[in-house]
Amino acid sequence: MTKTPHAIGASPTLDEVARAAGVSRATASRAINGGDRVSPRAQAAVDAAVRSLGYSPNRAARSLVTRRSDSIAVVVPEPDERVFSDPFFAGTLRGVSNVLAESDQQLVLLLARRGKESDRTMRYLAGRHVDGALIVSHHRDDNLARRMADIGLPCVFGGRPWSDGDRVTYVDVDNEAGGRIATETLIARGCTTLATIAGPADMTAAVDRLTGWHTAMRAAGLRDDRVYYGDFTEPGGEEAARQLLAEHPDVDGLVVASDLMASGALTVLAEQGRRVPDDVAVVGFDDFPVAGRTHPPLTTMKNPVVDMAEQGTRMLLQQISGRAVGPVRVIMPTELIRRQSC
Amino acid sequence: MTKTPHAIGASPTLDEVARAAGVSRATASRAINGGDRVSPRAQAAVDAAVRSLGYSPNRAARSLVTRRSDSIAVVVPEPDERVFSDPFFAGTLRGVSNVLAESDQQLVLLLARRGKESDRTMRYLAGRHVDGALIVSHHRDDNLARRMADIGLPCVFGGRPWSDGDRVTYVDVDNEAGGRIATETLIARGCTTLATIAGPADMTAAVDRLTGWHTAMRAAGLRDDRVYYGDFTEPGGEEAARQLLAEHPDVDGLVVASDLMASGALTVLAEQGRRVPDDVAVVGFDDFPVAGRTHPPLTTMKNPVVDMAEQGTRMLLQQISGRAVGPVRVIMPTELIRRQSC
DNA sequence: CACATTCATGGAAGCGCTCTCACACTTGCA
DNA sequence: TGCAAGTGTGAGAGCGCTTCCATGAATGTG
Repeated sequence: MTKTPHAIGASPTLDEVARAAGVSRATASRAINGGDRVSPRAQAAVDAAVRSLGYSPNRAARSLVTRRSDSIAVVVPEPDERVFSDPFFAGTLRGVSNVLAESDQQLVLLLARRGKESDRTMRYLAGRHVDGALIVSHHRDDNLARRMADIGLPCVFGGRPWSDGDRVTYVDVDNEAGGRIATETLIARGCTTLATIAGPADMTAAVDRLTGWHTAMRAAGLRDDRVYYGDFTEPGGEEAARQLLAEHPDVDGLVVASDLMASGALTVLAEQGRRVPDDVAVVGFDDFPVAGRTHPPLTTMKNPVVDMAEQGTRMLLQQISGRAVGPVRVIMPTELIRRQSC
Repeated sequence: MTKTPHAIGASPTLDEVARAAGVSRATASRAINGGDRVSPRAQAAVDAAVRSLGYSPNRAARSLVTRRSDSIAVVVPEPDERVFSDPFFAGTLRGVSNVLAESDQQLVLLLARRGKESDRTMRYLAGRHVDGALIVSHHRDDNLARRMADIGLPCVFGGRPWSDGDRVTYVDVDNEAGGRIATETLIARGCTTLATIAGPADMTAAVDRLTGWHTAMRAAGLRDDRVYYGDFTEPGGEEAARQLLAEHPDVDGLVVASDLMASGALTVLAEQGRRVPDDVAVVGFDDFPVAGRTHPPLTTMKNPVVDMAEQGTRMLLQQISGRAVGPVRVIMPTELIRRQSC
């Protein structure tokens, strides 16, 4: 007896595959990993053995020698309730998962909270237990971009980080253009008394959209000081809309920085008897499913969340494989989706 | 020179820690893993070395010998759009993450879709690349419970699986009692013409809640055939409510199987000029944030999603460590949350 | 025909860790 | 004092895999 066969239930090893195929472990390994320098004969034998034994390489063993983990982390620093039920987060997960599935990598989800847990996360990343990280940071970060750059782990930010945006790779939607186009659309419609409900001032997406608004308003020579803030949620949008209508009952056009807030605003407008779009035209942002279900259906700017995540993940994989040069940023275009609110 | 020191940037190894502490690798390993059979002196030396070197064990190497991966999978078979933006999913992730953080395990997210990807997932699980799996299956499964039992991987279902519920461990909320209590609450209030908007008939949670409704209605000697179906979403609730009110304008009490659907139903009731709770009393299910924001705020049954996920994860960890005996099921209690809709 | 080059192959090293085992030393008890 | 039991320690094996290197066969070149 040369060697004890594996216990029933345990996974077969490369050694067993090699023996079954009548080749050496080295050849079996080569055949499994791309088949470089392997004769067609040997390749076929190994393939057959893999199939018949149901072989699946031991990731730990492979990882130990290749020094890759074949898994990437999706990091969500300080997630609050909102992040979770946010379609943004959901879409991101979907996009990442889509791309990773093709390349047989694993998705490790890292949810950190301020303080201790955040340190734990950074240590984990610094320990290189993953090959790279996709950071989904919505909020003012704790110099996250810098800390990641220091660690030197391949990493892509989803959405422009607050600071050190030039030191890291990130993918974002063109929020500024989006804000501008939304505003221009209302102006083109003939609205003259515009207001905006912006997102939280500690999120870059919100800031950029607001910048777009200011740009368009100034370019048109209109007053751009009717700015209200919400927290990207529906009730937040309601509240902002109430205050806005109380202070500026003459408003006839409204740029809202998210569909959820726009949905809340539409509720308030309906309550107060304003017809949309005849009395007040409204443009939202995101084009999430809710936009099709409001009354009236919402004209909005498309936020290609899944595409963005897919793109970001591909960039991350490139960085990991060393094919990337320096920090790059990709800004995805946005697009006006016409429905009935404007 | 005894051995090449590590390149700058690379993580220190156990060997270096041992040398720095002046002990053997074996002792260093023991000190790091619980400190069994280690003198206080040696322990202190190792601790200091770990700190000063910033040592973090190589998971792959450890995994290779212990045959554990120290990571568990959260499996979402055939996720549709809904699953993602569902607070249920979000809460589950939070709960799992909470518990895993304490035990230094990783959360691997596995999103499968029907067909090929589902096979890939099963192969991954069968390959024992994770120590266990938490299955979040909302829908009629493809004999998932049986397939998991066959694989023999430690596994816990979040929510009662469709079939083979006696062969697997699962944690669920007491949906049946919830449906019953909700119904009884309306009856106690004096409602006599009750209807329900149930969830999709291919989800156990929906079926169980409906069963509770039937039980309570029959016990009270009331007609229990006014049953409408929605898909757990807000527009689904609206639609069901419209049909319901058209066919039974005399209804005075409404049990709705989810807060989201209840929110839609409230919108329709308001549209049609019914006062809530005076004309029609409404009880929802879930106690998700939306319940506090409806008009009027929704009386509902609490669905302790995060607790459930935490509990399920703990059960999974027990199973992994071999401390669990056979399939168990834990049914978490639900509870009436009184607001203004009933 | 002699020699260089390419190609497929297997032997063997070694990734970083845990854990068994043997050993030396301390302690307890008769 | 003698011996058993207990305690802390280090040497070394080995987890399953990739990869370097030597080898021999096949092919090309002068």
